Amino acid sequence: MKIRLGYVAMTLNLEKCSPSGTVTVANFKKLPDEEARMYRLRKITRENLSNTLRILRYNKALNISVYRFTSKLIPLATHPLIEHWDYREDFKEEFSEIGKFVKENDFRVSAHPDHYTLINSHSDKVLEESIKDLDYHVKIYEAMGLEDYRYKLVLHVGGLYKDKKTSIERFKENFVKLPDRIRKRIILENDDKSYTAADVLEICKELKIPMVIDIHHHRCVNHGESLLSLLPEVFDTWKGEYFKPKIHFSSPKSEKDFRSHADFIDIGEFAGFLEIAGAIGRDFDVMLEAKSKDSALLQLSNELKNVKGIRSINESEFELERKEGRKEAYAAREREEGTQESTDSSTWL
DNA sequence: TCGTGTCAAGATCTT
DNA sequence: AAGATCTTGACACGA
Repeated sequence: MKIRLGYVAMTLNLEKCSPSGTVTVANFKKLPDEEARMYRLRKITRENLSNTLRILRYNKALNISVYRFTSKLIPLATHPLIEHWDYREDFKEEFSEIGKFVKENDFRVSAHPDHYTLINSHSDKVLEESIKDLDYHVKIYEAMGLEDYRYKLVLHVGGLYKDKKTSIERFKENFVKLPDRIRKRIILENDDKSYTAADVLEICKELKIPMVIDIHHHRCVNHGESLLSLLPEVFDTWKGEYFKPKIHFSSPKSEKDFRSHADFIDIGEFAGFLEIAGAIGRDFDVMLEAKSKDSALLQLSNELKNVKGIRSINESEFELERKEGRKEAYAAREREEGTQESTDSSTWL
């Protein structure tokens, strides 16, 4: 079985290569006239797009084919201040060059609208803004010529609003009303506080949404469900999709600051996870959410070369020895322990 | 040049 | 009801 590693938005190994240059509203308003404002907007956009292409070329050189675009490609993209500006037309060539490169190299690219995008909000205003943000992300894909729904948007279920049950119902109601071009891009991830992997899995099964399980978030909040019991069903939600299932992985910053991401991936934790995944015996991709981005990927990649049962194919791809018989062993352990209310870190596997 | 506060955006916990 | 915190990279500003 094969796994691939990817990273988020930026590389630490290219000089002056941020794809997320910004223009703040305050700064934008300070500029003397329309010409100066458009000049600034276009300058930052041009840099963000060309840096994104540089990152993709760098990824290709390193055999890294899983990558998440920044959500900040177009400064102030969904802000009313720039509604009149057709950035897609303006940077047609640049967008299409990125998309062409993605397709030529069969990259798995994705995006993750940030936590202000809430489609289970009870506020019409917030819902409207959220749809606007989703629309922006889809427009970027479309401008790149990535019309195929295989290129996804990762979302969380949203807020609890003091009543999880009705908040989940509201998510479902609002989700099914979304236009195809948005709805068919959305995949769901468990968060670190409110919606557990089991919660999200249930929603995903009902609405036929592919699920991304975040292993770190699962450690932060769960009701004793083991990964081994969740993973096969989570992977099943990807049935019929072009790409293999994807998971998120990160290590906690510290015991005290558990929910925060550490700079690098703890090889012990990752190897432990692969033990479980090896028992399932299915290919999947791993999005690493470490503060040191691609440096963390490269470090993990190096360390994995020394782990027994793992064969390195290149910098970001590995072949795992199938752990025959393990599945039954873990299932037996689970039966013995039963399901328990616990967030004890020793039981997360 | 370096450190610090602020940034488009919401939710939730604390006071 | 108002304020702090969450989280994040980038930037503006001032020392």
